[in-house]
Amino acid sequence: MSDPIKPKSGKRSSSARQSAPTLDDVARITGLSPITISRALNNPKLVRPQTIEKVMEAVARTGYIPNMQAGSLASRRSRLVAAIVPQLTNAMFVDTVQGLSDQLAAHGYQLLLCLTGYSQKHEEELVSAILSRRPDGIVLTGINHSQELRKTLLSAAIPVVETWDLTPTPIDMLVGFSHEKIGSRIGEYLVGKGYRRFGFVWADDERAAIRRRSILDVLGKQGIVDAPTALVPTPASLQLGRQGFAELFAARQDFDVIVCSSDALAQGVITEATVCGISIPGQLAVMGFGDLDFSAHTSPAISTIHIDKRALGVQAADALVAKIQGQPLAERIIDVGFELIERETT
Amino acid sequence: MSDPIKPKSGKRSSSARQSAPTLDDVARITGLSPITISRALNNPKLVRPQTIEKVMEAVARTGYIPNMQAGSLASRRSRLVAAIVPQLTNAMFVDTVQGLSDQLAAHGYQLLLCLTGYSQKHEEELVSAILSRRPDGIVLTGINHSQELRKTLLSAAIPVVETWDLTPTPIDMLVGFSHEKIGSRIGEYLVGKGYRRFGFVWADDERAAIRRRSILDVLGKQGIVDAPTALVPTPASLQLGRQGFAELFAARQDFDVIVCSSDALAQGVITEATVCGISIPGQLAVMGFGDLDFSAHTSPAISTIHIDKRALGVQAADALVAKIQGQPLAERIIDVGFELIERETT
DNA sequence: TTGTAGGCGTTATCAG
DNA sequence: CTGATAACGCCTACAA
Repeated sequence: MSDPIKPKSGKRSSSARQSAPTLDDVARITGLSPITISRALNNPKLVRPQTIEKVMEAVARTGYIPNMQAGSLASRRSRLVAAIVPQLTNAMFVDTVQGLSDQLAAHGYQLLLCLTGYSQKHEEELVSAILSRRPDGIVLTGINHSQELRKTLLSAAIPVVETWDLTPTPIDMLVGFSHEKIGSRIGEYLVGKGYRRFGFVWADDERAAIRRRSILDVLGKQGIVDAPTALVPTPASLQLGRQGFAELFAARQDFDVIVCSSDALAQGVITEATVCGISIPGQLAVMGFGDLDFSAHTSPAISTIHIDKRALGVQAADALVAKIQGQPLAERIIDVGFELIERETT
Repeated sequence: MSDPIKPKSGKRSSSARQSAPTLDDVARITGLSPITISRALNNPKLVRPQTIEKVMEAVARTGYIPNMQAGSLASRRSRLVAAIVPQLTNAMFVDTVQGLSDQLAAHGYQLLLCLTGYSQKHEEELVSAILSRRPDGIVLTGINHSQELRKTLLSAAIPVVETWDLTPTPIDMLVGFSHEKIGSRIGEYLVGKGYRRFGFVWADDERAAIRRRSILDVLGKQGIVDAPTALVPTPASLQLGRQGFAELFAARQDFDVIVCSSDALAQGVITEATVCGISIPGQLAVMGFGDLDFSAHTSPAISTIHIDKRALGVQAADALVAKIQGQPLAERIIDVGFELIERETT
């Protein structure tokens, strides 16, 4: 009645090729208005059960699939959360991403996953690309972001969770743990066990560097200043652990402990040392980090730092969703902590 | 001039709180029309360099960030690709997802990642949720999808790539490899090496089951019919490998080869066997699958099936992007093949 | 090279 | 409980 040209076909032509059915199509079929269809689908409480039924039937019959782009545009909610992670091939992050994804899904959000390969410049470009999708929230890995990025994020006024590190001044929210404390703990633990001749097999990664510095601080106080390091690229792997240890061992044979920035490296160190006829922990101790899925079950089992990596992702999701939904936030900064687990290699 | 009510403020009120700047804002500032801004940003070839410069400056000054939801709605292109993967904690899929993400990014697409936890019902729901975002393409893991799902996907007329398996009748495109052939190859190889008393440590996973059946077929032809299996849940892990072997070994001690559905399990079998004082490969051979990052570097190194998991993701991305951009597709079905790698455990 | 008109499919707002 | 109207921010098609 409102369309003077094609009274029978509604707003769009119903001829020729059929594009995907829209809300209007369902409305026309049911004789209801589009907004009622929308409500039946998104806010059923506001609609009479009988009407809902009619709508559902028409939806099923037409194969109607809502267009969230249009919906998001109108409602300014995307139900999308973006996560920026250095790399997936690094076993460290996988559990967190899995936890994040699972928990977001439980809340009805989906995950846009972006991998930076540890490049900060890349991260900046990514965030621009991401923001153009108007996600409801963003998860960042680490706390060192360019000033540019902080500004962009702040002016976008979008909920942000930084992860995998700790700082009193996050951009917005934070779910992480202290690499400094972990370093101190490792240092004190190993010194306490009587180890004095340290070697490091260490990934070239910012956060790992903090842990190492912190260990060295402890060692320094004990007068231990000579602690050679074999630096390896990310992602850490068994192979790199072997190489790292071989490198250290070629230069010097009297280590009594090798500290590794990841359990994968520790596994490699153990392998290489064993191949060289060194018994562990008899002649050499090995300390890992991350408590990866194998660490408790290798032989010997790896002493390490346990972090609840999955919980980290889950809590990041919870914090984000709470903020998105305007719930009063319990805490802006969540320290998930860590635990030193003594197993057989120390 | 076209707005009789607020001639000076353009279409939207410019008062009070400032929402994010839009194309119209940039247009107003530069004195150009919105469409010119759009072109300067998305199709610079069509715009005079001088104009582009003016636009860029205004964009920088206002902090304008395009709204892809609006853009996608109008253009019917989302530059989004969705991938459905069973789980990330399964090391098998990580490389593929990484390759997929990297290659999509290289083409200007972003990745919506969905994890099903191996549930087919879940997959169906997921696809509906995914389609409502109008992705330009979808990547599926495996080839066994409900009829419902196939129908939905086909009627959505969206490019689809199935992966990690092979079939002559994919929904649309396929990048994978043959689990049957791999099974035969493993069986023939091990029989050829003279092994006769087989044990299996096997993940409870559909595709793994196909490989096992195929191995058993080969064994059957050799008159080998008794081959006990320890079934373990996914994701496979070193721990489960140990458990699986312990279970087999408790029932019977005369195996000469243990075949595993994943290198992680193989590593566990090796560990447990070694702990039990069994020498590998002297007394017992072990065969893995997947050629994970550690497999070549353990001691002994694991004989396994190599699949270029990253390339699988990269090629899936390429196939999808090619189809999205309307390029004539070289092949609908890509078999990335596999390679049996003989190392030290067999 | 730039601009005009109209629409993409949905939801907010206000009215009944 | 249901509906009319007007955005949401951008792009396609066509025109100048």
